[in-house]
Amino acid sequence: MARNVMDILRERGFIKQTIYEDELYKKLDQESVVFYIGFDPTADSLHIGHYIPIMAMAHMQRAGHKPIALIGGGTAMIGDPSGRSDLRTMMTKETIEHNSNKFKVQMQRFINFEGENKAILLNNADWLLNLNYIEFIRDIGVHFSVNKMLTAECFKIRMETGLTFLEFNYMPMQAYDFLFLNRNYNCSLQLGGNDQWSNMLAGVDLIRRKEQKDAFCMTFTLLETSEGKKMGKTAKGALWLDKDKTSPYDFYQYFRNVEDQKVKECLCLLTFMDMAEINELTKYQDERINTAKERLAYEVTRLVHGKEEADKAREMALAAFAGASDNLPTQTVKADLNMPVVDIMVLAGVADSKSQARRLIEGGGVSIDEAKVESVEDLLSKYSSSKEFVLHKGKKVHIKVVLDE
RNA sequence: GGGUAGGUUCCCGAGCGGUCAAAGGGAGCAGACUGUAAAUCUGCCGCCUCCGGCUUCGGUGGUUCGAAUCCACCCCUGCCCA
Repeated sequence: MARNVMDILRERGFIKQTIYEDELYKKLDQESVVFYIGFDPTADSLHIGHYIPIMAMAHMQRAGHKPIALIGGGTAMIGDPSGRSDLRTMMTKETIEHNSNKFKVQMQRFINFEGENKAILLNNADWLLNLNYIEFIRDIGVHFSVNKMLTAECFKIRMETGLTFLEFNYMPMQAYDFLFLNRNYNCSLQLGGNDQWSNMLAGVDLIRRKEQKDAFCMTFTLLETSEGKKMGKTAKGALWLDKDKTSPYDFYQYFRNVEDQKVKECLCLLTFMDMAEINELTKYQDERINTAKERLAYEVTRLVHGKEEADKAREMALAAFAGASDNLPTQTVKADLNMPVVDIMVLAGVADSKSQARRLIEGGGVSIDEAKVESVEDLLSKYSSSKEFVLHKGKKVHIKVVLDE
């Protein structure tokens, strides 16, 4: 085995907290460790928030360790109280199943589900759903001190706003997952986001008590904007890894537009690029940092959507920001030249409603080809006499519109 | 179960019979400045057939010329007591 993964993860800035750090380091040096990360199947696609854990999994796998991606089909029926101020909506079995299948497809780009230390995908519904209540509280429940649980960060916040017994059970359940995986798959390490820390500790504790075996956990940093907000929020909601939910172009643009200060962090966490190369790319503080942004956007898009889509996205970006209109994202719209610009904007998806389109025009943010749209009343024919034209919204949205009458 | 404080537009949070589509902040979008960055300043920020109209303030029914604001019942949440 080459370098210890922990060194790699540390160097790239993944690690936030680790339990028994030195012991874990040694263990990772000596053997192929089975580890797991849990994913809540709350949507039918992974989003950028899952990206870091997945990258970490990939790094781990490359270093010879064995990943288990655990879909929280059972725990999703309860809802994790950590980091939420409200009760999560419960989900049906069918949607959970559907979602986890989608997850697997997306994960395949990063981790291998075949080969020597292949990853496996499990669903905790398979064991949690059959649990017998009395047995569970006798076997597992005894090991949990309510007093201690209440001091956990994830419950503390909820003590203010209200916490149901249902949610209170999330921690023991997740701990039980770890125990189950430890017993059946020899899994001894759990990774995850920092919001999972208390849940993970609970699992480590439980394994030590029930099995008298060592178990470990480690959490990762969260990508945040410089203001401390979770990164990955866009106008349309989360930044999804599914190309039908977030187009590769929008995905590309998101990273093309990250703040200067975050470029390096993103490169380290979200790509496999060599550290030396990253350092070289990010050594400038002025507009030359844009080169790094382009690279970042391209690399990340390529990892998520493949080379072809990444190339396309890059070309579109070039077209949109460097003039040419050939490679622009194109929208075919059922309309004719005599329609008001406002309607075209809605049809082309540039505005959510006519009112919004009107406001954009009033604010001077809309132009067609090179002419600014002056009035809300204007018809398309005033600006274009052809069935193809470029519609600009602000500085960043440029779409080629083709009329289909 | 009893007492008590609440449920307001994407989020936080004012409003407490007309002047309320509803203060303020955040997020978001657009304009200026720039480097497709940040910061800053400005405008917009329920929907429409847009000088007007329509639908919103937990739900349902009332009172009133008129309700987010008053009344009744119901649902949900916090806190205190059991």
